Formats: sequence, structure tokens, C-alpha cells
Amino acid sequence: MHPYRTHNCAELNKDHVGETVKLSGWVHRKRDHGGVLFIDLRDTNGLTQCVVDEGSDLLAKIEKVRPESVVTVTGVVRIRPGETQNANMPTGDIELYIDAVEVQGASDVIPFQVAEDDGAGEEIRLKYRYLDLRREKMQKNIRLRNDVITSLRERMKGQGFQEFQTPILTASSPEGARDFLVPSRLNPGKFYALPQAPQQFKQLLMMSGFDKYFQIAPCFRDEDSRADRSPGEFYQLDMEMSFVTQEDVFNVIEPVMRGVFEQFADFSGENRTIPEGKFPQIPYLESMLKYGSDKPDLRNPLEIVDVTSVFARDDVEFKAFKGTIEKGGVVRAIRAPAVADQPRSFFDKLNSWAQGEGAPGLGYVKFENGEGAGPIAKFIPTAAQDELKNLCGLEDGDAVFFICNKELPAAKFAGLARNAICDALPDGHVAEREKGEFKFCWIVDFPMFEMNEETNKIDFSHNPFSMPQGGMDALENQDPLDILAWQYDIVCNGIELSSGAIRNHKPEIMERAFGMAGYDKSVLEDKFGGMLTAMKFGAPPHGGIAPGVDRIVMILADEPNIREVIVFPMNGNAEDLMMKAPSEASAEQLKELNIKLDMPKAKVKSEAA
RNA sequence: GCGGGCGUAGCUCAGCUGGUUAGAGCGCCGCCCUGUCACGGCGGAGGUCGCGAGUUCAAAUCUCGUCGCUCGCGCCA
Repeated sequence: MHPYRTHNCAELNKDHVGETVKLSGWVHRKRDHGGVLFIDLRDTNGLTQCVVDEGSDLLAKIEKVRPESVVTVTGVVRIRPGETQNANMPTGDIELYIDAVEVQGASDVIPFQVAEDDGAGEEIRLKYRYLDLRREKMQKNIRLRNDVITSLRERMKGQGFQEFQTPILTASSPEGARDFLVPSRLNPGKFYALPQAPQQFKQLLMMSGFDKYFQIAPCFRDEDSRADRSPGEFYQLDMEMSFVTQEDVFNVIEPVMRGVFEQFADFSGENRTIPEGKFPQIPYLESMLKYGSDKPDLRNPLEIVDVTSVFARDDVEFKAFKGTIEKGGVVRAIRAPAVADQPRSFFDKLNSWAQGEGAPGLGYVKFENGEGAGPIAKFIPTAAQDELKNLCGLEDGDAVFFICNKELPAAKFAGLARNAICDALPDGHVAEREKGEFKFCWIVDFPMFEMNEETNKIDFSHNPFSMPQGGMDALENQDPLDILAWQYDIVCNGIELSSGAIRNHKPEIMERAFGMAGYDKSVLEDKFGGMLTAMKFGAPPHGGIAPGVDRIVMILADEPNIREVIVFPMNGNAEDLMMKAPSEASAEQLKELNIKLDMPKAKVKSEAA
């Protein structure tokens, strides 16, 4: 017989009754009745109840084994007595009567419970991550991650893509984030950068003639964390393809995303769906206007409308808005259907929410019996109210909220208000955020350049390697701020999964674009010389995208925090307290690397923990 | 870097406007229990109330500082 097991903890059933078997696993729960003792033995597959009673001299020994110890038990499978079978357990018809037990790894008293969710906080869960990972929920989440990655790979390979690994020790890439640097021992004073993305490598692969590339690629960015952004490192489904238009990239990625989301749609317990048909494509400017964001949550049915013209009318005397309009500001409106009968507190709460966000308030008009009502209705005469109704599609019983500011802050704040209003609606309301849906969209037509407010100069608004729409002709003949790029984002339920682009594969257009953004040719040569040279030896038109794997898994698992789907995540300060990373380097290591530390005195963290 | 929230037993938390032996549930330890499956019953141990200073006759409670965790802003296209 095998030294550890003949079966796993999920596979024994009535068919095995009478067989002598061996199981290994963790002591999940112990139920000690004095004369009879039950152990639920757990491995990654499931649970099996094991029993010992007074008829055995093992009883005293097993009583002393603490939960989470690893044991090997040998015994005969027997049917559970009639009433005691457990229909909730896959192995609930049978039990193993223990004839022999070996403790493979005893457990100390555990710092938090594994067999149940005792609400233990993140700090302690991460410190003892291996215990946390034994818990059912984490086992499921991490297995989901495996399944999603497998699914993504198969779907990409099914479309003819090949997976290649690109370097981890490399040079700075143009993603715009802070780099992680690694000192080079063989090249004193020089540093590698960890890739923020395999951007240049995948483009070089296209220039190398490999048509369709993908990779589950680790990416490194030294930026602060968020709930949906793990510090330091994350994974992308990085892909690139040659001889393609933007539409071709969409046609590859949409079935991958739809496929993987449909495959795991019921993971969280509710059966979620994706609307039929192609993902909607929303131009960037339209998205900023209608949703106040370039990553709109389309489950929220509320939309934003520009109503500057109403408040600019001579017969409207709302001075607070008029002053802002005269300075070039805009007024944005959000129609909230069927809320006129909401209590005063509904509007007051939204108003104080707005004030909490730093706005003067959230003005509104509600329409009942054909008449406008509310604090600012009196400033808007009937004719102007009619224009407002037309613009916003207002009906009796609706209310409309107003945001007035300069264009960009007005758009962004309207976007926040759009969500705040939706969330404030009572359950079951017609405009409630849809549940059980994955609503995807593409945001397209990003501007190529933007005005840097601080320097008042033109800068790239996104990836400088994107192809401008209209190519060289556009760069030469259009107002730079009007030039659009073949640049796109994919968004699901208000979460940005990825950006992508059709790349600029023509060196002369690249030089021109960088020149317009104020970069001298020498900068381009210096930072991206390798790729620029490669472009001069026959570069195919190409483009790609790189959806975030962690975020996909997070949405599918319905977790609010990305650390719940990462095996060994760092904490918010980019520390791994279990591995004690980062840690100080020894004097020998530093000397070998020709590095001397120059620490700011006040900021040295004390070693006492 | 900035702002909000939190910090009390191994874990999760209660402790109102300051008041004398700081509580609960789970866990842990001991005893009892032959059919449980979140087993049950009885008993027990366990706390410099994050740390430091201040106010006060008196501080878990109020004030200031500091450290840690977390969420958000900046940043990350």
C-alpha cells in the first residue's frame, strides 16, 4: 500500500464499502463524544469523515491531535448507520473506521480558524497566508485563477496565437509608471528595469515575423496600491498581432472575454450574463460626456446631458451657474427617473454627499404635475424648463440634478454623481443598477495628444507608440489636440480591464509625433533606439491589447479586493510580511554592487516590530 | 505626499456622556459524554485597552503627538 494514500478525501463512496483504504490530509474538525470521536479529514479535493471509538486503543492518541495537523489514516470504509448519513457531503454516505494513524505534521494552536470564516483581518491572514489559503473560499478563488488562465491560454491558442516569454531583467519601457530597478553587478553603476509590460518586446516580435503572440505576462510598476490594484506586480494577458486593424483586435478579444466570462459566470453563486451582440464601442469624448468617465459602468442606466444652453438663456437667472458659464464653464444634468416622490432626505443626502466631495452642493429640479419644483426651480422660467425637458427627456415624476464647473471637472464630477444617485435609489427602483450582468464596452478614439496644464505644452495623452488616426497627414495638417489615436480601452462594469492600440510602425511618423510632444529625436534614439532601428528594417502594421488577469479573476470571483485572488499578495505598503520583503541588503551585497546607501535620517523605519 | 476609518484576550468585537474586580462569542486548557457533522455540558487560563505625553482626585474612554493596518486622492495612460 502507498505510504500516504490510496484515495483522496473526496472520492470514497458506497462502492468502496468494505475496502481497506488510506487517506492523508488535514484535521479539519474534531467532534469528540468521549466514547466516539469523529474527524473530518480534508485535502484540496474535499472532506471524509473518519471515526474511532472505545473499541480502539487509538482513541486517546487521536484525541490529542489538534486541528490543522496533517495525518495519515488507514482503515476500512463502512456505510454510516441509517439516520447519520449526511446528504450535504459528497462522501456523506460513508466513513472510514481508523485502524492506524500517523501524524505527519502536528499543528500548533492556529492563530485564526481555517474550518470557518472567523472574520480574521487581512494583516494576520497575510502573515499566515498558508493557513488562509487552506480555507475553502481561498482554495476556490485560487483555483478559479488557475482555471481562468488555462481558459485564456486555450482560447488564444485556439485562435492561432503562440505564447512566448520575454525578458524580466530589461530596460525601462514607456508605460509611464515608476520603474523597479535592479542593480547590475557586472556593469557597475547600471541598472536593469523590470518590465512595466512587455510592450517593446511584443512589438519586436511582430517585426520578427511572428504574426500572433500572447503571454500571461508578469508586469512590474512601482506605484501605490488600491483595492483593485496590487502594489508592484500583476499579470496581463498580453497579446499582439500583425496586419490588423483595430476591429481585428476587437474580433479576437471579444470572444475570449465573452467566452471566459460566460464559462465562469456562475462562480459567485448567481448566474450572471453578458448582453448578446458585439460589445458597444463608445468614443472617448462621448463617454466623458454621457458617463463622466472613460470607464463607464453601463449597468447604471443614468446618463449625463449638457444643458449649458439652458442656463445661458437670458430668462434664466441662476447666478451661481451663469458666472461659471461666462468663464467658459459648462452645466451637466443627470435625469433621475421617477424620484420626485422620494422624501426630502433623498435629495439632502445627495447634496451632502456632493459637499463631502468638495462641491458646493448638488442642485436639482423635480417635475410634478407638469411643474418644476425644488430649491432652484424658481430661477428657471417655464420656457427654459421646457428646453430642459427636451434636452434630458424629462417626464412628470422625474428629477434632474445639475453640475456646473469647467468642462473636465464638471464631466468627472457628473460621473461620480451619476453613480451616487444610482446607488441612492431604493431597491427595486426602475433606474437601479442592473444586477447579475457583465456589461462590456470598448472606449475608442482617444485623443493622441493633450495639453499639459502645468507646462502648457502638448504631451502624449496615452501610449506614445499608438498610431495617430490619419497617419502623417493628420500630424501635418490637423490641430494636434483634434488628432485621434488608434487607441482603445476595454471596460467591464466600470472596471478598466485593459488598454490597447494599433501601434505606430513607421519611424518617420514616430519621430514626428515625438517631436510634436516636445521630444528631440535624440531622446527617441536614446530611449527606444532599438525598436526604432527595427522599424527601419521592414515593420508590419500591428496592434494589440493586454487585459489584466487579476482584475478578470476579481470580477468573476465577485471580490472587492484584488488580494483575494492573488496567492501571495503584498500589503498596501508593498511589503510581504511573511517573507520579510523588502529587506535590507548585506554590506557584502552592497559592496559587490558598488552601492552606498544615503538614507534620509528622519525616515529610517525602526526595526522594532 | 495628503485625507477618512480602524487599533481592547490567540481571532472577531462590545465597553454611552471619564469612576474603582475591562466583558461576550469563537479558539485554547482540564473534566464529563458511543453517532456527531458549527456536537453538547461543566470548569479554567488568557489583556502594560498599539505606543508616548498631557488634562484630571481618577483615562480603554478626553486632548496632542507617534506608529501600524485599511479605504480613497495624488500617482498608475
